[in-house]
Amino acid sequence: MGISEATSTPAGRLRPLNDAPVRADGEFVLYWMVAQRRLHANFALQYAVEQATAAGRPLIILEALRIGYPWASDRLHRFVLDGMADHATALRGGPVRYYPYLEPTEGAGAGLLEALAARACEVVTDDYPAFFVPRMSAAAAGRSPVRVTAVDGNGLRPMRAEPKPYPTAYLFRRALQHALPADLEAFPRADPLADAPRLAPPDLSEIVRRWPPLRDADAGDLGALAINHAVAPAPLRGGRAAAIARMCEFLDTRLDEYGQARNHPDDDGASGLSPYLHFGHLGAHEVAAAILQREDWTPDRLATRVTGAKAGWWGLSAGAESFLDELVTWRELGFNWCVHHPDDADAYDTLPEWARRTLDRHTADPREYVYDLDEFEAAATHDPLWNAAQRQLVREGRIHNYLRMLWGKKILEWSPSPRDALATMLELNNRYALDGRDPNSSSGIGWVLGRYDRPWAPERPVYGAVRYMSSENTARKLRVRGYLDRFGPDTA
DNA sequence: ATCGGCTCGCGCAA
DNA sequence: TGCGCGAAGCCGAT
Repeated sequence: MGISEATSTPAGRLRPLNDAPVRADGEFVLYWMVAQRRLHANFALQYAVEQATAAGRPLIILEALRIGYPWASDRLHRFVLDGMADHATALRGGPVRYYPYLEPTEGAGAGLLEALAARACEVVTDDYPAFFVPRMSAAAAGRSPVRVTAVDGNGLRPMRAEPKPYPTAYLFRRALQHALPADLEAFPRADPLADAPRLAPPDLSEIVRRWPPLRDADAGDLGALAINHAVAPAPLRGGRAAAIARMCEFLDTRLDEYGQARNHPDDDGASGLSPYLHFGHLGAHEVAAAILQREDWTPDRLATRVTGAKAGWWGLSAGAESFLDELVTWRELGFNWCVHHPDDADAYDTLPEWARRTLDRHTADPREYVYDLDEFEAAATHDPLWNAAQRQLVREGRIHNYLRMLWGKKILEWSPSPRDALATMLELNNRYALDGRDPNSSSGIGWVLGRYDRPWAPERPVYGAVRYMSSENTARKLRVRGYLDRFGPDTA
């Protein structure tokens, strides 16, 4: 199909998180799954299998779900638990020990990783540049007596391969077009567990007694947990089976029309894959490979010249080109941003100079409407299309991709200041969106405030030269009647 | 409803 | 130094 699997995990995806040694006399290799929650096409899992094989030790997969993280809710827990249920089924009776752990009360899970690491040869985990993951991984590595290696399984381009943050999608796309041909020859193995060591798992009964593994993730009693029950489970099921079903359905029925349909809220032409990509139930490599395979793609179809243009580089159908620009360019641009802004990815002060200047100059402009967080959350603005988008977010945990931009632009317009707008966007996105708390949350919300964009004349109140969007123009340009009906005020 | 052109600074390709 | 480019903007022609 024109892409090939790496014979071993590419070194550029490996990052040791401590100086501790690998212990040859450890009992097992531990994969601590925190972001790439899947058993296929997963570089971290692949690396853990390689290390276990080399050490002649069994592999243990720890998939944990903490309780005390910001925005923990029935919605996010349910989605992750769906994935854990699928993993329990897939690994039952196999050679790899699966250790699913649901933290029952805040802090109850403390010590579990250390207890396992104390008996391990080494620990492998996911390198994920957003939310609490970098801090958690670093802290755990500091307490581990054996080496902890973070593995980057996020995207087609290893995120640390680009040494700087890119200021525009165009320039990042051009860099990708230069680099991707080599990356396409180093895909993760589709089934890394195929040759996991078949060795008797160690006796973990002491650890199991203290930190009882989840017995049945389907039955997890969310009501008993101290998480936000006001954010209900989304109608979308999480996990591997749902992710694959959604991907196949998208490729079979909507990819061809993706370029035309994706922007029309009524057409439901979006892929709907971002929640699965966010939680790692699906890998970007898998989606890309499925598309390339469907179109019998070979590398000789690549354009001979690199221009950075949005379409035409792959030599695929228009729908595939358009979707791959989302999946690869825009998605990985977010990782590029976060990996180079480990502490301030969402800070207002990281906006481009021109955007900050123009927004600051207009901060005191009179606003026609001003709402606070509660009013936005309750979809209580004067604008029916905006309210519909907010209702979709609350009910479904997603917003149509075009309307999501409009949603943000109006929060900018109707907040007391751009900084308030930034805080409101982050809070609502991270509280309700299944795909929130992601590098793409930072880049998407930053885009609303001018990141990756250019000044656009004419200058307006509040926005200054930051690109403007309006519900009126959106309704004129796109089909939204059905969407307004679906997410109207009386359609709970 | 849909399309193309607008505009110009940027950073790399040459 | 010239060229090709642009997240979702606008407007006007069809």
